[in-house]
Amino acid sequence: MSAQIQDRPMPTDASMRVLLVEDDPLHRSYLRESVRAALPECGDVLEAASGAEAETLARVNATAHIVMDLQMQPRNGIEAARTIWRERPATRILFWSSYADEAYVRGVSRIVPDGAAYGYVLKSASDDRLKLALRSIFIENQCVIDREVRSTQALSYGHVGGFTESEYEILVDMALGLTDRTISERRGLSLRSVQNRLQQIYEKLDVHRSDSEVATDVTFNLRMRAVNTAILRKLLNYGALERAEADLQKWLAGTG
Amino acid sequence: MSAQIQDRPMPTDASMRVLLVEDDPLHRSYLRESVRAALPECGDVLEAASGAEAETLARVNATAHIVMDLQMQPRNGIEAARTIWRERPATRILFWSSYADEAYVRGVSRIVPDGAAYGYVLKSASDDRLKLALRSIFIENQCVIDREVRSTQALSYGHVGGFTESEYEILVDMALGLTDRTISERRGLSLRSVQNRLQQIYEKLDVHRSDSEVATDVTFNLRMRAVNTAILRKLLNYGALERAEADLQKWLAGTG
DNA sequence: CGAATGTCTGCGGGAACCCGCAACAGCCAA
DNA sequence: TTGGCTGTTGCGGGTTCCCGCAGACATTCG
Repeated sequence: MSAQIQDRPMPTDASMRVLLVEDDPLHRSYLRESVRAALPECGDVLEAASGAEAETLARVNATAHIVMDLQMQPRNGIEAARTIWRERPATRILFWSSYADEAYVRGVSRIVPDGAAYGYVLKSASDDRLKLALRSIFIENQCVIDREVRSTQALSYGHVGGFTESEYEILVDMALGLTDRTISERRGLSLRSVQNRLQQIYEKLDVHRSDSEVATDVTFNLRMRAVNTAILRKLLNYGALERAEADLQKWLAGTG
Repeated sequence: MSAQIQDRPMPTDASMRVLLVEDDPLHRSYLRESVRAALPECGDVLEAASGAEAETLARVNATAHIVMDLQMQPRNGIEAARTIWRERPATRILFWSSYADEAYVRGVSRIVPDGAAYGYVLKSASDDRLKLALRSIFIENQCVIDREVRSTQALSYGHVGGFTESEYEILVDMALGLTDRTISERRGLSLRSVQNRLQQIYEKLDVHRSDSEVATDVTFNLRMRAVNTAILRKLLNYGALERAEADLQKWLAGTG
């Protein structure tokens, strides 16, 4: 991390450009108004309606300030942010999403480069909070994470019911439909280690062979039951599975 | 079906009330404007921000005209519509959703009562199309299904890659984490029949033991892989799993 | 009527999975 | 140094799953 952090506002030349990435026209126009109001020093406001658009727009305009929705198609916000950050790690990105699913939070914190300023604000937040976050990130270069998001983050990394990074990795592999052995090959572990990890996952998800609440000995397929409850607890969601599937395909291609 | 359909507009008394159910304030106010513009004969516009609210509001006001979002919490649009239709089957409901997932379409068409007028319009549709749908359903008592939605519907029930109702049932049970035997008990089939159904499901989802595209003999857990691709193809989504889980808990309680 | 087709069912084997037991390595604290 | 604690690996068995095979039954068609 570089030693000195600029605590003076950036030069307020009118050349500061903000890129809005949001597929819903209603939300986009609302966002546009908020940005105009919160950042009067901002000269130009660009807009994109998908992650794919965002990548090219950010590239040709060299935008350093981005507000990004997460659920989009084609290419969701996390994928777009990953490629943008790969090209220019100093870009400041404010993620603006309807949901605080752990899958999203985990996906974001996995791709943010060291020392980069970013934020995560819910769409249900108040006008003021959004504007405050815009100024904090784009002007003060500070990270802003919504309270609700923080709480799911804490619940995740605090070892209460939380998952290790490697446990989460294996949970995802399992959800992709890989066998124990394939997981072991992919992650460089022995078969038994993978199965131990699965055991821990089952325990943390409170998944048991038979339903404890009822007297009937209804048995579950633990593998599937674990993934099911992970989805219901929003540990996994569509976006996460989509990204993981893409990674899997890449790995498969490289293993030929 | 009754013989004569009223092709004159309904009596334009100002007592016609419309209930809007939508959790996003932006979308709700947009919807309010559209309803006011499209239905000037409408006297009162009620609003609810969740399925739970919608149920009580519809009950106490005896609303016969509803516009309903699908993704809400607590109680999503499908659950709310089910209880509302159970109490007053003549209610006209226009579903207004961002997505045309097969899971949603299937969930809606499963609960609509015989002869009830309903609609399914995407939020990405134009202003005019939404207004046209509002008039068609609430005034003309006609069903209006968005083109895109229809296409997924056709793809579903046409036996190309489509699933039988019973196959879909078993796919859901599998996704819930039930074992073959438990599924057989729940659905009143033999163990082997369930396994045959699973076989058909694997085939229709194009799931095979080893990845055919690459030379490596990467093996999959077919069960999980099938559910994974079903999710990626939007045959299953969070809402569907949530509803199915509730039904499962009910069944478990009744089997004690 | 006989044959063909489709669906439901039981049987059996091979593979994968669940999981207790035990051994070993690394790390930290007493 | 010693004693936990955690993470990794092998072994072995009981269970579940995947799936080919074949028989029972109903429906349809020549």
